[in-house]
Amino acid sequence: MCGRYYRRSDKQRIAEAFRLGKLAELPLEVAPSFNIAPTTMQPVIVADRDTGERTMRVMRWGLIPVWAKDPKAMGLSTINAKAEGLMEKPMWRTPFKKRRCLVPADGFYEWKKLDAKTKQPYAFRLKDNQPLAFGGVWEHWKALDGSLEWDTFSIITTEPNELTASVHNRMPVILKPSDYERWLDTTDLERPPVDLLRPYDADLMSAHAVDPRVGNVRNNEPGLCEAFECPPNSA
DNA sequence: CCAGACGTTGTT
DNA sequence: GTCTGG
DNA sequence: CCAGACGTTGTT
DNA sequence: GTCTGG
Repeated sequence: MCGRYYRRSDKQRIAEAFRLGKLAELPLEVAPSFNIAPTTMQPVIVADRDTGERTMRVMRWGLIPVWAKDPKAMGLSTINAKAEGLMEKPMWRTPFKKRRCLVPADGFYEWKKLDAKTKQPYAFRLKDNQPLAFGGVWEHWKALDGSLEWDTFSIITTEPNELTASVHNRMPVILKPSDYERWLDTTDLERPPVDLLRPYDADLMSAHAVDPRVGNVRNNEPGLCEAFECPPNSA
């Protein structure tokens, strides 16, 4: 799973990390966020199908299928797409072949269930503290009456690596910079990059417990993704 | 052919 | 839109 | 993903 | 318990 993540990069830094041209033409302002939740508007990277030029676009997290009449109908079930079913399931097949994107981030949060009442959030990121990219797919949705139009995206999940498995049973697909080009190139519909749908190398990642205040989406400060000393048990 | 479903995660 | 089931 | 709300009627 | 909002 991947239901919350963080991104330290602003628009300028995203443009550098993903080698975007024409920074001035990029949409809106993009501020860092340390508590990114589903249904919010977030920057993603796509490539022009003809020229291959990379651009940033702002989309809603939580993919709405083209056929959905009610944008709320899918609920939370489309914030993630299981890598195992991308080529088989009708809902994901076309987006995966024709509309892949990179989701700029620095890391993600997972909650570990300690007991029936207690859970502890953890932050995961790269050991070298570099920005990273989740593998994503996107879709364009338009209301039947044409009153609403949205681009929406979903983050692909896969089996956990050794590090994330200690907290949860899924993790987002993370792509290496050397794979960005092939991921974004959607011209070859016969050979989508299924080989990139695998857990990231656990040795290159770090994990640490963070402040449980990250659970509330209203909290959003840099400290949320930093290591947090749990208060000693008073028992 | 048409009708109907189409999704993930976690929890029970 | 696209796939499955009947 | 988690947090927080979840309701009606009448009066101001 | 279940739905909505972020």
